[in-house]
Amino acid sequence: MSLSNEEKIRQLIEHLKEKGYKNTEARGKMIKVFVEAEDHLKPEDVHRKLKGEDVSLPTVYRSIELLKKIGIIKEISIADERYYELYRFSQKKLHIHFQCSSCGKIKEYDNRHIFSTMLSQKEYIEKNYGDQIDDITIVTQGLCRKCKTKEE
Amino acid sequence: MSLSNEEKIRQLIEHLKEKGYKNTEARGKMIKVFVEAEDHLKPEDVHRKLKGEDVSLPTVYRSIELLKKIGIIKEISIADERYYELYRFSQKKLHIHFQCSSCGKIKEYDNRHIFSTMLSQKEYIEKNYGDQIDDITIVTQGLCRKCKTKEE
DNA sequence: TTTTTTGCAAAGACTTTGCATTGGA
DNA sequence: TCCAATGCAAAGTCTTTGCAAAAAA
Repeated sequence: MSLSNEEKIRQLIEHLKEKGYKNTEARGKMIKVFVEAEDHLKPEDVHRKLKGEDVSLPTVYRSIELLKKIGIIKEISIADERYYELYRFSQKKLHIHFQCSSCGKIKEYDNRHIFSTMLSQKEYIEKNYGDQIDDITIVTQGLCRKCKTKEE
Repeated sequence: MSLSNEEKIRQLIEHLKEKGYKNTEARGKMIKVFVEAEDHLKPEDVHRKLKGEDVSLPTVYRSIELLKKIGIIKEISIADERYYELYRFSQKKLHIHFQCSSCGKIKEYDNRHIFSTMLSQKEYIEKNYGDQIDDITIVTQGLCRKCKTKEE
C-alpha cells in the first residue's frame, strides 16, 4: 500500500527535524512541491511552482542542497542540466531516463523487467569490484517513437 | 586489431573535412588531445592540455560543440559537470561510470559481461517502447572499495 | 533568548557572443 | 581571394555567498 502525499510530507518533515534542521515554511513548501511533482525539477521549476509563496531563489538552492544532503531528494544530470526529484518513497532507487534528441522531451522507463536486470548488474558489480553502489542513474538518448515516425 | 593514434587522428580530420569544416590548427590539436586522453575531459582540461599551444577558451568551447555535432566526441554529465570524450573509435558506445561520493574519483567499469547485458536491455527497450536508442550513459554513485574500507 | 534561516544584492564560475583580424582552401 | 575560424573582451546564465533582518525552537 502507498502513503498519501500528506503522510509523506509529514514523515519527511519529521526526518528533517530528526537531522537537527528547522522546520521552516520554505522547506515545508519545497518538500510539498517535490512530493506532489512526482517528476524531476530544475531549481528554476521549483521556484516557479512557489511563485506567490515568497521563497527566494537563493533559498531554493540552499534548501535543495539540504534536502539532497539528508537524502530526501536526489540529483540527476541530463544533457548538462541539473534536475532534482524525490528520493525517499520512490520505491525504486533506480531511474532510467530517455531524452529524445529531436524533440527534447524526457521520459522515464518504468518497467519491472528492466529493473530486475539492472539490480542484478548492480550486485554483479558490487561482488566483482568491491564498490558499494547506492545509486544508479541511466540516461539514454536517441529518437522517440513519435519523432522516429516523422523522420521516416 | 586497433588503429594507431596517428591513424585515428588522420581519419577524424578526414571526417571533419568531409563534413565541410576547415582543418584548422586548433581543431587538429583538440582532436589529438581527445584521441590521446582516452578519458573524459572538461573544457577546462582540454584548454589546460593545450597550454602553450595558443588555443583560446572560446575556441575550445566552439570546437567541442563542433566535434560533438559531427559525432567525434560525446558529452557526459556526471554530478552536474560536463565531460567530453572520444566517441568514434570507442568500440563501446556504452559507458558505465562510477563516482565515489567520498573521494570524488570517477572510474569506468569496462566489463564484457555488463556490456552484453546492457545491450540486451537496449534491444528490449527498443522493441517494447518503439524508441531508437543511440546512446546510453550510466552513472553509478556510492563508496569505492578504498573509501569503504576506511569507513569501517 | 539564542541560533538558524532567509532575502537581498553582489560576487563567482562557467559558457556564449560580437566583432575585428587571421588563416585555410 | 573569399569565407570560415579565431582571439579578445564583454555579456549572459546559473549558482553561490556575505550580511543584516526575520523566524524557529
